[in-house]
Amino acid sequence: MTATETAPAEAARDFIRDIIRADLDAKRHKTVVTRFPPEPNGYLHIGHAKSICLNFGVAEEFGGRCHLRFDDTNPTKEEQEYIDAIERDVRWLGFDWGQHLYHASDYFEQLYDWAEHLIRAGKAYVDDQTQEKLRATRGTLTEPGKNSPWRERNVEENLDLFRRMRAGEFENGARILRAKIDMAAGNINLRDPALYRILHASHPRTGDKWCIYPSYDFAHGQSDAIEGITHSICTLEFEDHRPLYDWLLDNLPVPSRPRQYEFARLNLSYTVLSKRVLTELVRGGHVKAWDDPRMPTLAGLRRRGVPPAAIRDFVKRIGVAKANSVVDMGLLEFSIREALNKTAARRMAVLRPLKVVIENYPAGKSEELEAANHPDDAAAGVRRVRFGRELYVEREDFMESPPKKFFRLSPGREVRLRYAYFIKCREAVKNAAGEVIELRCSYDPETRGGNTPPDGRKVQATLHWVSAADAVPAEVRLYNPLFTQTVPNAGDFAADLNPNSVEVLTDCRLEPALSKAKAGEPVQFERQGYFCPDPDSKPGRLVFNRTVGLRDTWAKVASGKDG
RNA sequence: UGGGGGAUAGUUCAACGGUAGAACAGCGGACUCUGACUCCGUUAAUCUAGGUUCGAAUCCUAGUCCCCCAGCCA
Repeated sequence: MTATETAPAEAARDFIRDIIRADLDAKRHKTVVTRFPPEPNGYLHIGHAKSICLNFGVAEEFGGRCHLRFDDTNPTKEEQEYIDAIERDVRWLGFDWGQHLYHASDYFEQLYDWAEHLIRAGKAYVDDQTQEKLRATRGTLTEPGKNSPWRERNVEENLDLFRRMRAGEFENGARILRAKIDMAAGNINLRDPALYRILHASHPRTGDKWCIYPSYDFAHGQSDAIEGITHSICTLEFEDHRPLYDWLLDNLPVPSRPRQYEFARLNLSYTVLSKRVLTELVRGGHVKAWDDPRMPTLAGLRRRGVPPAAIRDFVKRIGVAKANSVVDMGLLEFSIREALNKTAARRMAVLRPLKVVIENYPAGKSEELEAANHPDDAAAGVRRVRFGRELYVEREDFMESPPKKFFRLSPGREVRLRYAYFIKCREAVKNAAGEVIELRCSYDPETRGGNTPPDGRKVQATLHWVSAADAVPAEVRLYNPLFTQTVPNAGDFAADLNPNSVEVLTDCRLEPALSKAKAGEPVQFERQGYFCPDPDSKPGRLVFNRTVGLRDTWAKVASGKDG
């Protein structure tokens, strides 16, 4: 605990950790054991990251361990692709389950035995009613359900039927094994819940060995008990499953007694964290794939250039509680900038090029200038950038008739080109349509390296630029929120989709050093944001993703109170 | 009109009967070869009504509002 003493401010504090601390203090457990239990029916998203960081984080902090356990009890929805993706994403996020990789399907035989145990104890029965009948007799939120006519079947008959279910004698849905609890319970989960259903489906791991599969409720708690989980942490919607979780553990000869605790799942503004909706986005072609950079999936965030440390930092900032809430996307962006600012190399890239001709710079001449790779980290070194008579600057860095607070280029205005020279705009050349297509400027040789000239005159802006002669062309993809609403309507999400969630710029010009950027390696395009090469990049056709823009005070001023 | 949860600055989370605090956002300023970063300052909250107490966000009572549950999904 020296670590917590040296860095007390870092000690995470929330009701889950309070419970664990108290349990440990009371010696209820020798070590804490948690688990992250995804169902392999989709990709992990940032909401899962909250759970992963909580479960693995708690284990780490208290010197325990965390298992990765696939909750693979429904072969009709689960796929190997998802299993692989989940393992990859958890590792990428920075967590390691060591030898503790498990599957609920590892316990199918034991679970089956426990089902027979319940039957023998007169606490479970095979019900022959149809699904419709079951629904009709379950009662409603305010009315109790009705007992099944098969509820009092004797043990032998139940055992025989259940074994024949396993043997494959019946069709899907023909029969079901139910717990015998209380059809009048206010908690609907206690109204003789399903324990096993017939599913003639091939399982990613057990193949065709089984044609009956345990329900979530019958698998989860017992799996926890088998693995010696001490704290089974899940989301709020499982709160009213807890009595069933406890009932099962209390009525079965399980090897340990875990406890379930629930916390509020993450909601993020302007996106959706629902596997159902995310799956539909992919299948419906609203995004390119699970790893589309617009997706809140870990795969999508990774492709977009978000470092795992940023996600961990974000999760730390949002805390853990029981109140439903919607976290501002801006907070995630803050964590991303915070992480990237420290590490990303600085480069210059012009996204929407506007040609500049330096009239007093000799044609045919060029020179190399030194540029820092990171302004706050000399160890990051320098690179050389070529300067010449023809350059490109950002279109939006020029305005013919600028508003009061616009500091950049306009006719007669002088600015600094980063690491290069002061230039002064003499004239804007227009095409027949009246659009500015070129700037005629002059430079001051005494400002080389971007330094202040001997006469001490200052400029109000420093612009990024690239030399026209050796800039490399590239495509840059800018991303905006996937949805237009803070809280999209999950029921009819299509109506809330942002039609401008991606903007593809195909005529960008990058400084040559960028052609050596490695996939996934973050860089800052100065004055613009953080970017990273996309896997779509090919030799001669670079593609960059904008991870997140820089904080832009000017944009706020410009949109707020216009000129 | 059933059962289970939850309400604290704009947002998210603290405060565990003893001065309501942080982060993000906002606003103002300093610095600046990125209108970035950094730094300084600042605005801003206990769902309501009663009660207990020297003292209540916290305990009690009664309300209000929000979320979840009627899969052989998890």
